[in-house]
Formats: sequence, C-alpha cells, structure tokens
Amino acid sequence: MPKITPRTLSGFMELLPAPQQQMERFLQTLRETYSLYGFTPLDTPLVESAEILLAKGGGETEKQIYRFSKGDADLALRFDLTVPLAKYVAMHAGELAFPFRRYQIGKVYRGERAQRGRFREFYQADIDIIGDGKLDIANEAEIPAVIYTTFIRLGLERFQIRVNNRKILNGFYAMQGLSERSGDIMRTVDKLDKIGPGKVRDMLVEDVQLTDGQADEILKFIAIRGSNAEVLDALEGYAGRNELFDTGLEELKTVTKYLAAFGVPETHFAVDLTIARGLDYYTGTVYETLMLDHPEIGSICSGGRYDNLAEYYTERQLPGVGISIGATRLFYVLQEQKLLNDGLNTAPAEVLILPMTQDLTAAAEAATFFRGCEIRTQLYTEQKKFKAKMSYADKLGIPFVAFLGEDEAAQNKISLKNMSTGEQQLLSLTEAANVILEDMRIRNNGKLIRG
RNA sequence: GUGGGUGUAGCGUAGUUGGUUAACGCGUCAGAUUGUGGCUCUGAAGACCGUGGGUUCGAGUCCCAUCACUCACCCCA
Repeated sequence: MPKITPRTLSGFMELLPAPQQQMERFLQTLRETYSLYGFTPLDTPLVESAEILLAKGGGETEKQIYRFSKGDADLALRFDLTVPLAKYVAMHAGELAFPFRRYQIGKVYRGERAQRGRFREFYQADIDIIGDGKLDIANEAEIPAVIYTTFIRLGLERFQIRVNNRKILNGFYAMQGLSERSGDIMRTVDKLDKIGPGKVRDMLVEDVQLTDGQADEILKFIAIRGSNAEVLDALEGYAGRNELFDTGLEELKTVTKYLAAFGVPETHFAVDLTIARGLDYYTGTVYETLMLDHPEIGSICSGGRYDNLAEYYTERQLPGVGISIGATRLFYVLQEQKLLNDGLNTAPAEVLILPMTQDLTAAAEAATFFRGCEIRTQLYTEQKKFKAKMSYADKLGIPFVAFLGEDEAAQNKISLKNMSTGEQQLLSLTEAANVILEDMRIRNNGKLIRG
C-alpha cells in the first residue's frame, strides 16, 4: 500500500515528549501565577461563528483568519482570545461580578506566513480586567505587575516591560494637527528601533506625507529617553496644550507610581514613547515586553487599556485592560536559548517496574502500591530482553527501576535500582516508596513536585 | 499577499569543471554481555538525491516547471 508521507504543517508546533513536558510545566506556571493575582480561568470554543469573530470587520483579521463552512454555517477559528472574551462578557454581563478578572490560556490561529518565532497556531495566555461602565486606573498598573511576576517565576531576568499611553500620542498628534494620520504615524514610529531615526523621518515625509517641520517635531518627541522620571519630566514640557495629552500624562504618572507599589522594580519597566502597537482598539495605557537579549524576536507580551470591549455585541459600556503573553513564541525562545529549567525531571514516571516473570500479577500490584503513594509509576509489560527493558528506562530518564523476579517474589520484596548512582537494594514496597519519595524531594530542593 | 534562498537515509551534513558501487556523523537494529542501562568495540539495515519534464553518450550536479520548506517585507504574540 502506498504511504502518505507524514508531515506537520508549517507554523504549527509539535513537540517530542520531553519538551512537551517542559511546555506543560511552563503553562502551569502561567496558570498558577495568574490565579495568584485573583484571576479566574475561562475557556471558550476554538470555533466561533464568523459573524462574531469578524464583527469588527476589515483589516488584517479578515485577511488572516481561518474561515470555513460546514453545511450552511459560516465558521472561523478564533484569531485571538480578546474577541471571544468580548462576546462572553456581553452575553453573560448580567451574571458576572464586576470588575471581572479572567485568565485564559488557549490556542489561536492566524493564516499568515510562518517565520522564526511566528506561528500559525500558537498559545496566547491572556489576563483581562473588565469593568462595568468604569474601571480604575490602578488596574493598568496591576496588569504589568502580573506579567513581571510571571516572567520572574519562569526564571527570566533579562526582560523589560515598556509602557506608553495612547492618549499622550493622540494628544501630541492633535497638537500638530495630525489626528487623522495618527495610525500611520504610530506604525512608522514603532519601527524606530529597527530602522533608525533617519529612515523613520524619511518614511514620515514620503509615505505619511508630513511636512519637514511636522516630521522633525515627531522625531524630537520620540527622542525623549532616559529614566522614567526624566521622560515624565520632559513630557511636562508639552502639558497644557491639549486636554487629551494632559489626561494621558496624568494616567502614565499614576501607572508608574502604582507599578512600584505592586512590586515591579524600575529596572524592569520603562516609559517608552515609541511603542504604540497592538491591536488598534487600545485607547490608553499600552504595554509591550521584550527579551533584552533577543529583541529580534519582537514582543512576547503586549496589551493595554480599551474603553469599550464589547461595543459590537452590546450597548453596555465595558472598559477593560488586558495583556497577552505569546506563550508559544516565548517557549520557543526559551527552548532555543536553553533557558528552560532543564534540571527538572522530564521523565514520564519516577519508577519503572520490570517484571522478570511471565505472570504480571505481582508487578501490577506493586505498580498499584506505588501509585497509591502518589509516585508516578510505569509497568513494563512487554516480554523483551532485559537489556531492552533497561534501555527503555534509560532513554526516558526514569530515575528508578524496580525489578520483580522470582527471588524478590519469594521474599515479598523488590530490587530497587537508582539509575543515576547505579545503587541497588532489596526492599519491601513501603521501604522502596520511601526511598523514591526522598529522592524526589532532594531533586526538587525539598519540595515534592510531581510531574 | 510581495520578494529572495534551500530541497541528498529517521535527524544533521559531504558530494570537485556533469563521469561509473552517492560518503560521513548522530540515531536505529544485532552481537560482545540469556537478571542490569549509559561508556567502548564489532557488524548490519536504511536514499529510485522533493516531484515532473528537458539538455547530454552520461545528471545528485546544468535548464524549465511544480510542490514543500525557509528568510525578509506587510502585520503581529
């Protein structure tokens, strides 16, 4: 029979068992940290009616979304987790307690060309806080604090959360009489790090069609750098000329102040007037997070404040603030840079039971006993050569092997072998379980971590 | 969507101006070692050189097409 060559589509990540184990642990850290901050988990369907997902219409979403039909239904795969959240909150507004704080970790789909660190199917790990009618500015400082803690817990040090405020940008452009073209300008200015100020100026003049004077004003504005206090000081120089700008500046000052109280050290966040990206529904504070040693990968986490989350689905005014970690991209970078915690055991079990007899009863009973002790246990059931069985444990990195042959059975014991030291003892099941549990504690620095 | 690059055992690669049995490492399997893995040694299996066509006495090598992958742009996590 002719075979179909197995392949995985480009832009779709598929891992071997050991890295998958690391991925699960990675996602688990995200869940634990999010819930530490009082966010509740949410899951929504991967597939939604195209009408819902494309309510906003136009733009990149329309071009990149996976859309298909099944019978008469016009369906699509979710493009992000924010739109499904908007639908969910609009639908259940009457039943939810506001401010509604939810986290969601799920796969999203974008039909674009895959690239290094850019996937077509990837995990987003979102947190959002949705208010009913109003939402206090303090939330805009708490969100990056969650991100800070998450990254620290993942063992990362070299990252920086960059913060800006769209009101400042829009207010500033309004001062220049450029409100109409603020989107184009922001997108151009955002490339500053990549292409440099000279090129940005050229693009502003040629593509966005600004006058030389306007371009120079913008360049001068985005050239404002320094410590957060210095940047805020410099912005004061523009105050009093535009109401929106002044509001934005007040917000940015407040966010900066609260960030410290939420435990984010100044080393890990920076006011940066060039960041503006993210989806265009952001109306206030915006965030973006970079790995300092790998800026070329781009943002691994971004978000911001939006004033009306569910405007396409309800009359109810639902302002919110949220952020999204590109979990697949982040995992990919960590794996590539060998920043994942490789010290932790990625084996599927702590102990492998090797029966040496045809009858597996005693071995199955031993497995049941270990599992009852909360020890992850595998039973090797195949009648293979001893060498092959040992080799199986070795390849999977299983720390202990328990032999169960006639000698052991006669004494109602097992031979427990520690695969890293080679040490082997004849023990009762209870004794063996204690040895394994003790070893797990040592390997995990005193904490009993399973899986 | 636009523009470059690359396709050779499971994986990573070599392959001269076109020349006869396509090479190497890792991995796999077997044996040295029938109740002891990793390390070592010995041996084996495994590739119609992405696919289709063309040029040529002769194509892994040159040309065209096609598909796949990949990088950059757009956009974005």
